[in-house]
Amino acid sequence: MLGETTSSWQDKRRTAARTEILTAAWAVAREHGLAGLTLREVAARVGMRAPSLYSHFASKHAIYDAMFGQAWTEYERLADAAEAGLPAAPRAALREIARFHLAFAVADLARHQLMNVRTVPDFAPTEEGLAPAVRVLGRLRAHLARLGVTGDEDVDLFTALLAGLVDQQWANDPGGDRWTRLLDRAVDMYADAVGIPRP
Amino acid sequence: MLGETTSSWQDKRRTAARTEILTAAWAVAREHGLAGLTLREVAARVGMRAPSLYSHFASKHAIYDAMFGQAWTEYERLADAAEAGLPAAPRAALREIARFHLAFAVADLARHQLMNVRTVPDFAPTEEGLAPAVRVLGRLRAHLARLGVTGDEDVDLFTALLAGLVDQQWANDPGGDRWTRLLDRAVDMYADAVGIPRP
DNA sequence: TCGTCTCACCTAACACGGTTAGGAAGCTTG
DNA sequence: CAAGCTTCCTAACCGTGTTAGGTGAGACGA
Repeated sequence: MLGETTSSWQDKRRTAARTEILTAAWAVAREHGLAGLTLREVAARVGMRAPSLYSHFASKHAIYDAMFGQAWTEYERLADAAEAGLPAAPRAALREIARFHLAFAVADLARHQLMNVRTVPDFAPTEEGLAPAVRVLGRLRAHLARLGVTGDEDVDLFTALLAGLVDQQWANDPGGDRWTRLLDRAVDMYADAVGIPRP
Repeated sequence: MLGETTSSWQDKRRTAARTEILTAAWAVAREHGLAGLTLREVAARVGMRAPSLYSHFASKHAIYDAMFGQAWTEYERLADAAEAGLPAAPRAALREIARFHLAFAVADLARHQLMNVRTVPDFAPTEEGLAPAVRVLGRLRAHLARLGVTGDEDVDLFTALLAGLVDQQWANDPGGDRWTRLLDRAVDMYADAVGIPRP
């Protein structure tokens, strides 16, 4: 009872500190790049010294892992919100799904690298951090199935197509739209290939 | 005269040392990952101490840069060799080009990361290292043009498609063929979209 | 042939990264 | 009020890339 409310207070304090650290970590990652993230810098922004972060995270990788989970959770949240407005027409729906993905991936390099690219050496997300990511992929599968795309290989081809556009965009024209503007053509190309009827 | 032969000897000695260092660097990169490459480890393999490497390379990035150039030069060389055997049929030729690219990209993770992914923080190839890469891209453009693909956007779409297959393959099924085996379907999909006639 | 010079190598050391050890202060709990 | 847990601190370690400065072997001119 009293112990419960107390420990809940402490928990709140703890999670507040964690989110504060993570917010600072995101800021540093955006400013200095994901690999330029430094425990000393993060700590300084929350008024601590680097070793104190170990009271809240087991390691730097644990911070990356939490950020990874946050990013995919945010993706999931926005995708949920966007789901309501999905067009009825199959191609239009597919286009909207692709557009949403590209917009999210292109909006923030550090986030994109963390979510999709193996930029950080030896970093692999834990199951817990990975959970929202697999949920998102499951949701994509469900959407595609509703559009008539059921084969695993068809899904893989779609993800490859999106990944390619995003990666080329970041690699060769960051901030521009040289590849993202190919989205409509790419989606039509794919829709034709997997037999989604034209409008 | 004598001075010339002498300096040529020294040059030979210098380039020999450079290639020896680069060979060791490749070995380390393949064993410990590209980011796990350490000057001390590289130096140890050529019987030196780390600071001595600075007699041959200005920095670790310079080593990465030289490796980058080597990798793309090797790509160019193999592509040259494969060019003779390109099929006459447009789709078959396109398929062969794609197959070659995927095979090369999937054969060596460290090399792929160095060539295509921004794995190493703050590393950007110099013009000299970049030269073979732009030559390869130019050759791809020429090939595609010969197949009737002339639009810049069509070329970009092709590179995105290949990049997507490679990246998904490395990210989600390293060593397997879950995405590389989609190559034929991807090429047909693309060929249909850009109007390369079916056989 | 002999001094001199160059240059590839060495050791020592610095700055900066993640991480650990161990201690001090404050809040919760009895 | 005493005890304990938690959170922060400082000091330090180890491994990075990199720089400073020295040493010795071979090349060159006298």
